[in-house]
Amino acid sequence: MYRTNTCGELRIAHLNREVILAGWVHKARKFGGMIFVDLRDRYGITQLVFNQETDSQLCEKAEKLGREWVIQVKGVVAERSNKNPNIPTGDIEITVSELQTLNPSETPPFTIETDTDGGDDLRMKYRYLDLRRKAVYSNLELRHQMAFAARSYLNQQQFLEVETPVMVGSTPEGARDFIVPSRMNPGEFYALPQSPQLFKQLLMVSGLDRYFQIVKCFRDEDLRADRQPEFTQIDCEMSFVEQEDILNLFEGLIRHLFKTIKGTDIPEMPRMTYAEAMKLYGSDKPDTRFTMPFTELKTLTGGKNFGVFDNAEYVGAICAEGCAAYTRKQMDELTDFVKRPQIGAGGLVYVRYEADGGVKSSVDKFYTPDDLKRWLEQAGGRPGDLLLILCGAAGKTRKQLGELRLEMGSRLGLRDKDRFSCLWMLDFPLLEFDEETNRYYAMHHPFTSPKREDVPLLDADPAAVRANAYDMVINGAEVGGGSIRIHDSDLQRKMFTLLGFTEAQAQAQFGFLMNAFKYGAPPHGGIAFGLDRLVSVFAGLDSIRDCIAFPKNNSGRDVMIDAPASVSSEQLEELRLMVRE
RNA sequence: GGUGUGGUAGUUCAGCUGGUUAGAAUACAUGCCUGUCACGCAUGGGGUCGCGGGUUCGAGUCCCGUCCAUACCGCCA
Repeated sequence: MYRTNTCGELRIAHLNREVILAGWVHKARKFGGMIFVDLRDRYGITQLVFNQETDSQLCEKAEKLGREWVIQVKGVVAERSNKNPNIPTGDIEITVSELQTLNPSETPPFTIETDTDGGDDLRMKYRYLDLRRKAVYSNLELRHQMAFAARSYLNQQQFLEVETPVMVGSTPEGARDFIVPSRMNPGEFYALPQSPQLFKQLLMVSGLDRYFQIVKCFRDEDLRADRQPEFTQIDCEMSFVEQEDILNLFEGLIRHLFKTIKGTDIPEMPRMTYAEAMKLYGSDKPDTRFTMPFTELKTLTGGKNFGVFDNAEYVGAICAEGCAAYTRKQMDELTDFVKRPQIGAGGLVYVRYEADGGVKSSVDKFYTPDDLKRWLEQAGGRPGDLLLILCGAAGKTRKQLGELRLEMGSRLGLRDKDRFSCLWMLDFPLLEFDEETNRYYAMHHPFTSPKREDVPLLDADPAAVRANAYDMVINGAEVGGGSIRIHDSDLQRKMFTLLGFTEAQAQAQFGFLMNAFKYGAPPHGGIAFGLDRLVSVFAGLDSIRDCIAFPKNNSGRDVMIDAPASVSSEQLEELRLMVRE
C-alpha cells in the first residue's frame, strides 16, 4: 500500500494514528539534529518530522532529500508544539519511523509555489511541473466542476450528449480551417471543425430534439490571451423552440453554474439590443459591472468654429465620476492611451467640472462655460466629475470611446473580479458588408434566421435585417452565442444567394444540409458557450491559458512537446505532398 | 501582415550620458544550528549579456538586421 491518507486530510482527530503518506518533498527545513519536511500532494501539505535523538540513521537519510523527490513515509500523527494556523493540517505533524525514496528529482527550474519565480515561457515548457502548483491545478478543478455541473443541468433538461466527427470537410465561410491530408484519398483533405454546427442541425432533423456536447473546436487564426487554436465549447441545439425558449433555458444553465460553483443566486439577466449597446458602450460585449454610458454631444458642439468637432461625424463623451482632480500627468496618460496605434484616436478633449462648480476644458477657447455646462448636464455630470470626449467617424470613434471607458473602469476600480454582471445581447444584424470583397457576410453564420418582421428587407436593405441571434456577455467577455436557424430551404437558398453563392456552390458546400431540410426539418436553434472563457471568467483570470491543461503559446506552438514540427519525407511521400522551400 | 514592450546567473531582475574583474535577490552546494513553517548564520560554485553584423581606442549599453517571447490591431461566421 502506498498510502493510507492524503497530505490534506489529517487533523488533530487522527492523533496517535499510524499512517502511510506519499507525495512530493515540497520543502525541507534542516536543522542540526532535526528536519522538517513539507510533504505535498494535490490535497494539501503535511509536515513530517525527523529527530536525530530518536532515530539518527533515519535523520541522515532525510538529510539527503531534495525538492520534488517522491517519497513514502510511515509514522504516527502527533500534535505540534508550534502550530501553523495557515494550513488546514497545521495542528499536526507526522513523527516518521520509516522513509522510502520512491523517486529522486532533479532540481526543478522554478519554485512550485503559488507565487512562483518562473516566467510564463519556462512554465509552459515544464507545464507538468507548473501543474503541480495549486494556483494552476485549482483552475483545472474549477473547470471540471463547471463541466460536470453543465452536464448535470443539461441531462436534467433531457439533453443527449452526442459525439460528432472531428475529421470533417472544409467550408469557405468563417474562420480559417485546420487541414488534415488524407492518405487514402491523395490530394484531398479533411478539416477540423470550427464547431459541430452542421452536425448538430442534422441531429435536429434526425429528431434528437435536445443535443449537447462538450467538444473541442479548431480555428486556424492568430491567438490572443482569450483565444486558442483549439478550444472547448458547450455546444447545444434544440428543436421546436423560439428565441425566448433558448434564452430562458440557458440563462438557467448559467444560473445553475453560479449556484453550484459560487453558491450565489444571480439576478435575472438584463437584455440589450446590439444597436443600443453600440450606441451606449461602443461594443457588442460591454462590461456592465459599471455603467459610464456614452453621451452624444454632436448637436451641442456645433457652430462655435471648433473645426475638429464641426467636421466630425460623431462627438461622444463618457463621464468619469470624481476625476475632475486628475493631474496633468494623468491626463497625458489618457491622451497617450487613446492615441496608441491600437486605439488610433486623434486626441482627447476633456471638461473638468470643478468641485466648486466651475468648469475648465481643453477647448475653453471655443466654448463658453455655459456651453460646457450644457454638455456636462447632458452627460449627467456633477461637480467633481471629468468629461472625456472623442470625435471622428461614428463607428470608429464609438469603438475608441469604448476602449477608453474600459480603461477608466479599470482605473476607478470598477471591474472587480469577484463581481459578476451577466447580459443577453440581442438583435444582431444578420449580415455585414465587406468593402474589400464587395459582398455581404453572415455576421453569425449562414444558417441564422432573420427576424420574421425583417424578412421583407432582405431584398431592399440587407444591412438593416436583424437576426434571431444572441450572445451572452459576462463582465465584458463574450462567453456564449447562438441563433435560431433557418429550417426552410427556400429561405436558406435566398440567404446563400445574398452571400454570393451560386446554386452549384451552395449545393457543393452545404448540399447535404439543404437536402436534409427537404425531409421535414423541425424549427430549431441553439447556442454554444466557450468553456475556457466561462471558466476564466469564474476564476477571475485575464487569460484562458491557465484554465487549459496544455495550452499553445502566442505563435500557436506547444513549447513542451515542440509542436508543430516537420514530418519525414516518407510521411510526405505517402500523402503525396511536397513542402515548398 | 502590423505596432508596442521585453530577452543579462538555474530563476526573477538591476546595470545611468559607452569606460576597472557584469551585480542583487532567490535557487543550488558545503558547514554550523533541536520547533521550523519565507527558518537563521557563514562560505562557495554558477554568465556565449538571444543571435549576426556595424560604429568606437573600448559595446550588456549606441546603430542595422534577425530570432524568440508577450500584449494588442488586422483576423477570429
